[in-house]
Amino acid sequence: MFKRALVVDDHDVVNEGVLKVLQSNNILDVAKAQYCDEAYLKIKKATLDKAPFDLLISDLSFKEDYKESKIKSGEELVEALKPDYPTLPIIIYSMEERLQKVRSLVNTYGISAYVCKGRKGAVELSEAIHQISKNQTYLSPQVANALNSNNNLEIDDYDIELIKNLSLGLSQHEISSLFKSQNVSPSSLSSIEKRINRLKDIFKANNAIHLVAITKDLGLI
Amino acid sequence: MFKRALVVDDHDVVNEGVLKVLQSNNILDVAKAQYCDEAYLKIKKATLDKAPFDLLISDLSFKEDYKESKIKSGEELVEALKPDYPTLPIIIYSMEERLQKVRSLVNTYGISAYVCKGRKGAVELSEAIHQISKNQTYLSPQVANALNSNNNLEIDDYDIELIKNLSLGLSQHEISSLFKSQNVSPSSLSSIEKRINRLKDIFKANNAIHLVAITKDLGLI
DNA sequence: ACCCTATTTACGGAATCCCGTAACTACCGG
DNA sequence: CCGGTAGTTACGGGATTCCGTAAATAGGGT
Repeated sequence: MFKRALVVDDHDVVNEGVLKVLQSNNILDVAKAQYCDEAYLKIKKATLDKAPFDLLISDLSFKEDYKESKIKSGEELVEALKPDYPTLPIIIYSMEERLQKVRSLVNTYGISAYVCKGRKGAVELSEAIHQISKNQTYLSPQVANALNSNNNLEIDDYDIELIKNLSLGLSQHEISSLFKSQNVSPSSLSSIEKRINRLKDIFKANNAIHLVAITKDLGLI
Repeated sequence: MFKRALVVDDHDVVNEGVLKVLQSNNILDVAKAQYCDEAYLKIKKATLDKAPFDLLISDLSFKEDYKESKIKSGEELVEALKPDYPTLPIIIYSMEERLQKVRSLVNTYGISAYVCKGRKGAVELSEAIHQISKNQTYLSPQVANALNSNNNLEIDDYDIELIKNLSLGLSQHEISSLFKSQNVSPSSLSSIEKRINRLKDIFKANNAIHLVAITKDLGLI
């Protein structure tokens, strides 16, 4: 079982809560950090002190405050740590339930577990810890099928780009101009309309607003 | 000081964290609830058992799950409790930082404190408890000026509902009809247009799609 | 009662979106 | 070379949104 863990969450109350979960799993040597930079430094220092952490539990989103910060999100923290600590088990503990996000964290950085903040967060954290100690990964039920979901293969990068531009407030005409200037094809207003129509069909959206809302919820953009 | 408190939050980890804060304030007799209905019943029962709670700490938003629930938010819980327990001190502990919301909770229901979930949530909760025990109210710094300043660049529940309906794919005309049928005012198409315009202004959105995307990112809807 | 102000509602024209139809182009197999 | 097909572009008209102006309504204060 793990000996020495670092918990990273900007909310002090949540930090305490996670601490409690670790204690009840007999992990008693626990450090806390409320900023990603702080977490990064603590991990570095722990290595130098020959008392490295063997488990990291981190949130994804951190509110910015008066402090200057270099690492601004849990994802950036993981990215910064992976090269030097490729084997450090990482549990992401976050509100975020977007499958796309989970998938990219698992595939790109090889995180060990993804636990959604929710009613049973504590239970699921414990479960994650046990699974990881047996060298297995863990995903909360809400996002359990993040990896095997090949349900939206009919959507390609062009579609994503298109919807993303919609969500950025561009009109269809502006998107057409943009695509022309980027030599992206198809770029005619008509084709863009047609694509949007097809996407509305696929996602059963009433209009473009609805389409953007749905795809945002799915984590596609 | 308080003897017996009830903590209501749907996240078990947060519940544990708040518990810890109470313990460090020497409030050791603490009950927890993860649903509003559960909280309501526990308070009722405690009174019958002649061991009433003398402090309530509750979140505002609760995720719905498979369980049927009658009281769906902290606000509704407070509303349900106030008639029977007008003197019970209530601390709202929530992510929500909208001044409008804080103002209405203080003015309508006379809550004793409003603490924002954040980096110093635990510290502020302690501070709130001390203030209340001296019969004073407490507001987190983020929302401290909720009562005196009447900032008109504020978003209220109506706005949220409006944007939410947009995100569900309703046309402005449909929203107008819906609001009329729900006796929500204002409900005319013209007023709805005007509101959306104002919101686009506030959030610097180019169009309605952009507005929905932005507010979704902010977690407002 | 009155004025003053803020909110709600109404209306109209321009821009944009929505949706169907149809033409044009590219590519492939025969 | 030709026919078939998928993808792209073009166009038109109705619906909806966008945006400015203005009238009607509601409250508050003197």
